[in-house]
Amino acid sequence: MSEREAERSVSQTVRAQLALRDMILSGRLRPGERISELQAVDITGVSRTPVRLALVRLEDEGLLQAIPSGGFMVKAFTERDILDSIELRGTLEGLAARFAAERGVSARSLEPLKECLGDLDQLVRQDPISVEAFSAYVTMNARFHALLNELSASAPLIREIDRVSALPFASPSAFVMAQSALPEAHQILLLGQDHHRIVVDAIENREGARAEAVMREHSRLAARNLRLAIRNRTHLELMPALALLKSSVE
Amino acid sequence: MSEREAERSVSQTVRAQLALRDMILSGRLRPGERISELQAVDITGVSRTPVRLALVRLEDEGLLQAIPSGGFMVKAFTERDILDSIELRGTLEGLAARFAAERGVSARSLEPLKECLGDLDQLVRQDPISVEAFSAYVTMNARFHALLNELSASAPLIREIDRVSALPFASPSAFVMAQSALPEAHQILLLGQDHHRIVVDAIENREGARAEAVMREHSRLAARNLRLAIRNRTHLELMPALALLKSSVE
DNA sequence: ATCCCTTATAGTGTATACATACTGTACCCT
DNA sequence: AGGGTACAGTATGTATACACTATAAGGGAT
Repeated sequence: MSEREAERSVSQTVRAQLALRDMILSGRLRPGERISELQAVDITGVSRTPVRLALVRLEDEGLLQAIPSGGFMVKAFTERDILDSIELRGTLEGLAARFAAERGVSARSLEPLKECLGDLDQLVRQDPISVEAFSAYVTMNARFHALLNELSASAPLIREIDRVSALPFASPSAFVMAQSALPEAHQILLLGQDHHRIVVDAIENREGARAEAVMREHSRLAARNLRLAIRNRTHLELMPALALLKSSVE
Repeated sequence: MSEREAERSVSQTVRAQLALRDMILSGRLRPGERISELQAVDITGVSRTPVRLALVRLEDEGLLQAIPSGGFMVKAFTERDILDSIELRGTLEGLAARFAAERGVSARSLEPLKECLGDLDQLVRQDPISVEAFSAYVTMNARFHALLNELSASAPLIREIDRVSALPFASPSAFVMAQSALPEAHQILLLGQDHHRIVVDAIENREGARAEAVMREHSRLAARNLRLAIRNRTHLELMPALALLKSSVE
């Protein structure tokens, strides 16, 4: 399929949403800045109707904020907001792990998770870890978390986790790439992988409290990465999400 | 202000949203049923543009589900979904209470909460409790929970709590009115009020774990109410939210 | 000089017409 | 008789014109 056809296959609304999200995350639209519908029309090239839907969706996503008198502005986040969002995700993933453990999961449904765990093991075993391996880790890590959440078998919970993780700085892999530039990188990856192993073990043995606790702690690794990366300041380009910070650290 | 003027003061979008929500919660639109935009236009009397926005908002709210090929249908919930949503709210409110306790709150900001606690005390002290008092309890209870959540001083967390609580069966007061018809009513209300007292105490003494645990347990009261009310089956009209149940219990 | 009022402008809210995609049915061909 | 295709009807997707509201700037009066 040609690129042109591929572009045609998605709706104008989705296209506008992608374009605007890109503008926001890349920092070309600054936090606090108002986005008028006409401006968004200019940016995206589609008409006001789909632009409006895209803006509503982005508000829902948490990237935009409604202005009381109408219209939208780019949402600004404090560092505290980001840390809280990470803690929030950890809490929800902890609940998912506890549900899985307490309610029990079949050996069969645990298989894909264990397989994923093995793949991650292969990746973190390298020393030093190549940039490609980091990239592969991000993908596989996202898969691991998705599988884990599904084990909760709770549609309302999964819905909320997906929602929180949609924030660019709250997803499980948000700051993994930033790690790749840090000296502590390998050690942190090994710690994270140990958490993964523990949570699978806990679920298998129906240890709800343990499963919940380790997932909460797991999210703290992301918080730690964030702080390290900000302090080092060297590889901010690996964390586009920080464009949303209220008083930019750059 | 006349009713006509009041109606004019809200946008067509909001009006459509209210009308459709009412239709869904009252059961006139059944779970799984598709809502076409034209049908929604007939129901609400506004044109397709605001109807569409209202449908998107209701999807976001969780009452509707997008159909892959386009359009929306009324979402159906299982009893498990409802119980999970209640647990979810409890977990989030627990996190809010822990944040408040760990980070500390000023005596001044705790005042409104204590005042609210006192008002609730007055209400539950009556025996038997009048229906009016039950109704007042619902209002005051909602206020207490809102104040508590604000003490977390975490915008991302409050946002999620509000979102989850917007589900008609997950809010802190969802099944309080149903209680009013139960013999166990007064006892359950007293238990709930004790939870309220404990969480304030825990926050004051910066006992994060205790504050979190009691809010989690607190949400279980709602789950208990739900089960009791369903078993008794006598006052289902007090719980309009149950219109969303997949295989209706009626 | 300052404050208020008027006016112009830009932006959102709404309605509607047109385009396109999907679905179900009926008819025809095999 | 069964299956496939074509067509009609209905749905959503999109563009645009018009209406109304908020806001800011400029001019006049005090």
